[in-house]
Amino acid sequence: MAERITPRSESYSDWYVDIVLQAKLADYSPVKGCMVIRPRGYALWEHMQRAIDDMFKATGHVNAYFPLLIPESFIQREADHVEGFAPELAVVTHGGGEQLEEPLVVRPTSETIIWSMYKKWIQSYRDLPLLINQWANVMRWEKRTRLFLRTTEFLWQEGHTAHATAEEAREETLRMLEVYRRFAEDYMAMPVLTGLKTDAEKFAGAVETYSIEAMMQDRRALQSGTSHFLGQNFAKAFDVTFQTAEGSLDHVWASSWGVSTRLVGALIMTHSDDKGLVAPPRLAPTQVVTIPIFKNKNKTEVLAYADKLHRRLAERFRAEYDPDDANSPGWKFSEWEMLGVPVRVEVGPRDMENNTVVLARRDTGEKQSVDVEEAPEAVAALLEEIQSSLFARAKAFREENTREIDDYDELKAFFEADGGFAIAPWDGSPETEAQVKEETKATIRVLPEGNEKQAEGRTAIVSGKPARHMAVFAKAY
RNA sequence: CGGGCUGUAGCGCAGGGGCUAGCGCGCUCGGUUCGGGACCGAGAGGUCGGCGGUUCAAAUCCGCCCAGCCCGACCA
Repeated sequence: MAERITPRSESYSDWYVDIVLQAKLADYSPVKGCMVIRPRGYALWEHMQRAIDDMFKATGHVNAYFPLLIPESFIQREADHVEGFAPELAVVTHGGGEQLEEPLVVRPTSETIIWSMYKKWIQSYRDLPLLINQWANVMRWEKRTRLFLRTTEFLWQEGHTAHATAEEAREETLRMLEVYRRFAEDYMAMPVLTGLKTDAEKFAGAVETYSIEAMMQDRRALQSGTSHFLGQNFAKAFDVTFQTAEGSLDHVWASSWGVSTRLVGALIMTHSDDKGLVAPPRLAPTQVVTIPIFKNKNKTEVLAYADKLHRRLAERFRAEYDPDDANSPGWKFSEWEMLGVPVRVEVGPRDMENNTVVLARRDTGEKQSVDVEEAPEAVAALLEEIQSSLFARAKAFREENTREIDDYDELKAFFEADGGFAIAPWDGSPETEAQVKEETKATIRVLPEGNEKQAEGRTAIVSGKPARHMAVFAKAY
């Protein structure tokens, strides 16, 4: 079969690529590392965008748009920022047939251009807080790319906020981390761990970076969103000051936070199976597909029955209808399963006689027969049920593959075997972190909230010193 | 950016200096089918990844480049 999906057991990476291509989510472009997001993939992103954007608005943020091109000198203003991004910048050197006086960088992120503008817009504490988000594309010249997970150009949102105090900026950082957690769990049905990144893993230019981390089906961690407390780093680099109520002059405090089209990759790897994409109902491009099953002699009647049902469903759901007589029902079942549609409605002569329809759920394959009049209600209930059961299943999987490990040999063995998330006492030193990475390929994904307390009285792996943190180790994407 | 594998019709592949480049699936048209990837008949579809070289002759041999996948070093 030409359209076979490589089973996960055979090759997890091939499986992932097969799903992306065959569920028509994206395709390769002629330019290395770039991809075309196809309508079904883009629909997933649009539904994500809508939900996240609503959450931003509900927390007082407004959208704006800053330009793609940034003067090269801007990137160089903040020392860590330059160092972090220099190797992955795309630079425009020519325009209008002439060499530019100053090269322009294609934004890898927009802190610098945004803070250059904030300098103009902020004078007084009355101008604060400034809570701006933008939806944009960015470009990072990655060495090794993977569809959705790491592409040269990707779509994301980046929030950039300015505050009068460090406390406020910190609160904002954590508030947005929590927004991401809620989005991941409520919409993507993807359980995530939240916590602080170590210095080795934090964003170039941040004082502190927090992230949400999800476990994929191959037990590797995927960083799915980040929120940074920037301190006064960019305010100082761009000299953004404000006058306080008391009349003194102070640098502004900042946060920035983002999620990207990488979330589409996260969604795929969290739920899908060997038959194709499994999309959580709240984000699925199509939520319910109606497939009529007819013979030539009853075609007209069945199509009328199915079409009427489809139209009722379309009033409430993102619904599609597949009456094509070129393919058999069985073929359509497989096809729509590959595309990840959560609920399939089958209607044939037998259903017509009994005034029923058959509902099949994508996640388990289970079928049930329901009264045709109650079909929309039943579909609604089933979508809810699938949404929560996907979350429960993903969470159970993560828990089964999460272990608390005190002993370094055991940690090594853990990552030599199936791996997963290992929660281990850590002495807080970059050296031991690097050694673990060197010897196991696992890195510290996050330091969860309250981890310092849990580490009290314990002995750190590797060094044997008193532990300062309980760290979550995992192999990461 | 290093190591490995790959690139021939939309997809999966065969062919490996010589005459008109094949097969399966898909696609188009006509007909029969239809409750888990149906069938018959007729058709359309190829700069053999690109550029250059060797040769009377290159999909085939050689060089360079491009792209994809895997494994490493760097990253959302």
